[in-house]
Amino acid sequence: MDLRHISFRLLEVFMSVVKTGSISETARRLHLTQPTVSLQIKRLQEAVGEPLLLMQQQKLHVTDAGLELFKTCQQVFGHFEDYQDYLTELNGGARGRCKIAMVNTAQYILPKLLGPYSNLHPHVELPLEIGNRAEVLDRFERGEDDIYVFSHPPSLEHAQAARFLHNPLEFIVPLNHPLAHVKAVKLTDLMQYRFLLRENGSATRMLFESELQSRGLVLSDSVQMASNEAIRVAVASGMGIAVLSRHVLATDDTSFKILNVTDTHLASHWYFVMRTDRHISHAARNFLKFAQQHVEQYLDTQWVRNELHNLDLN
Amino acid sequence: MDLRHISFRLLEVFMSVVKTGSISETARRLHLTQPTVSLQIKRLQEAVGEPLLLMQQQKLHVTDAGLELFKTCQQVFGHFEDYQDYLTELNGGARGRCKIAMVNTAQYILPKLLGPYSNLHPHVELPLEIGNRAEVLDRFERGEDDIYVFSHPPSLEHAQAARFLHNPLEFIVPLNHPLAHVKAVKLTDLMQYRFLLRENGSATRMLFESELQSRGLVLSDSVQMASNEAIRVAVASGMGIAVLSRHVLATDDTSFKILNVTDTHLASHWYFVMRTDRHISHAARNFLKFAQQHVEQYLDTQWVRNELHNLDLN
DNA sequence: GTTACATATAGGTATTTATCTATGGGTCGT
DNA sequence: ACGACCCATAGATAAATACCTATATGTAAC
Repeated sequence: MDLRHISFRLLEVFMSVVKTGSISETARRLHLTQPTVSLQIKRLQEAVGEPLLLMQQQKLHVTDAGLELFKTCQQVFGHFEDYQDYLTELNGGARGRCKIAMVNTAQYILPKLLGPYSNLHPHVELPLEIGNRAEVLDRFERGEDDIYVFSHPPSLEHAQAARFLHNPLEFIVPLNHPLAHVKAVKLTDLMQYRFLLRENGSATRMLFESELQSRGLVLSDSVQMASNEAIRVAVASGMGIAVLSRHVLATDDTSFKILNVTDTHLASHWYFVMRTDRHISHAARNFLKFAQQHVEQYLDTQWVRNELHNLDLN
Repeated sequence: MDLRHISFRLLEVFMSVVKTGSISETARRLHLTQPTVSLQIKRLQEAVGEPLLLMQQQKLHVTDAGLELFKTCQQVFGHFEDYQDYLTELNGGARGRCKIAMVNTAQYILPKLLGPYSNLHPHVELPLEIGNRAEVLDRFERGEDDIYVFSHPPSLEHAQAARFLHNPLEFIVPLNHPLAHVKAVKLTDLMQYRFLLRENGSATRMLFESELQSRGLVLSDSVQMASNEAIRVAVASGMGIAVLSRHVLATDDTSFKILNVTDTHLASHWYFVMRTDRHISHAARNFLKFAQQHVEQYLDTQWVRNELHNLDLN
């Protein structure tokens, strides 16, 4: 038996012949001519090396081998139908995987979208990678994930990006800090204090430092800390002051004070980024469509900047 | 997903690529060139409408859809392997059906071959048809069976036949018959008695009547009876005398007497007949091969005339 | 920077396939 | 005996397939 050159079409035709018990009838149903079907069957028989259908007393008679092949085909098509179903679910976004890599700060906001999405599509795997900007950039370069979340998207040559959320930065000080109760301060007023900063390359730090540089300011003292959490706690306990994304700060957190810096409004935006030169899973596209429709619903409307319609999700 | 034009070869290639994780390696193993494999995969992906393999960081990475397809293929090939096994058994004669139609008298001898054969191949179905000559001839004309057993084979235009057993006819009389103890009789001596005959068309009767005709003899009285059994019993009970195949008469049956007719030796042969213009099942060919090798073993050697080697069983 | 591999693409060709139309031959019912 | 059907075969053709060689491109290792 040599199946190499047997196509599924051929098996379909064969099955139809077995079912209808007639070559002509099959030809009619499949919009073929009778000789075509006749020939197909012949080819199949040659491939199998065994008679499958015989003419006996003017009636088409299915051989034992033919019947067995028919059963086999039924099984096989069953499996492919299952696979088809699987693909449908995959395409419907109901199944599959959506790998997202995000920078540290994003972990405070993205779950608000991921939670509802995951409830809607419980069969979609959502492996999340969280790292600092450099790490996520690395993953982006290698195309390890479907979606990346940056506040400063990288070169857009092989990628498309769209923002969805405003990311205002706030200056926070300990409750007992000299400036804690000052109604309005200026950026220069802060330079004398020790700043707690994220590592180099962090988007927040980059934004802050570029602001300082453009205004010719220099920090008198700074300490580098590994995470936003660590910084927040350190500020609360009086170790220094810091610039942090608004989203990192719970609105009801009273362990520190947010300054009103009148001459400085640092802010960036959160972007969803996807590579255009890589395959993006259906689940991922589906998640972005979901986000496009629901950011306003699940994220603080005050900060939403929904430009996700700019993404080409097809 | 459009599988119509997907051949099994393509799936084989795909599976190999998934297994080896390399297009080049697959090419080497399947004695193809790398571009060929590359192209095949591309075609498959187009057919499925879904990426199956991706290049990620210089490594081939199997998509979820690809993995699922791989599993599907494994199942499918499994089914076809099962089918292959089935065919092998079928071809080996270990499975299948061997339909035999035989004339009445043959039922006394054929079981001696069928029994051992059936023990050897318990999965072979052996539907037997037993009828008078006319009925079996009818089945032969329509090609309803794989093998026919005749003592006078029909026209050989679309058939081949070979004899395997001598079929001597004997004259039997009741124990109390005037001739029962006569050492040697002649055919003419019998004409005055009532003959019990099978129906017209029976091979035994045909043979007997043609002998009578060629010698210008006529029966004075005859009664037609439906079966050899009936005739045998009727003779035993004194209803008349008869000509019967030697094989119908058990050697130890003392309820009648076999005459020694010195001037007449009626005999025919049993033939296996098969049509050459019809498909003959492997099981049937296999049975004939078996018969060819074992008639001497299972049938009374005294009567065996094994010419089955004349059959073309391929 | 060169070598060694990996994959992808372009271009070419012989073979196979999927079809068709036309035709021949058998069976059945009227 | 004549359509009406059925299947088989022959002959033709456009399309698809299965391959190849040559070449480009991108990493990894030396």
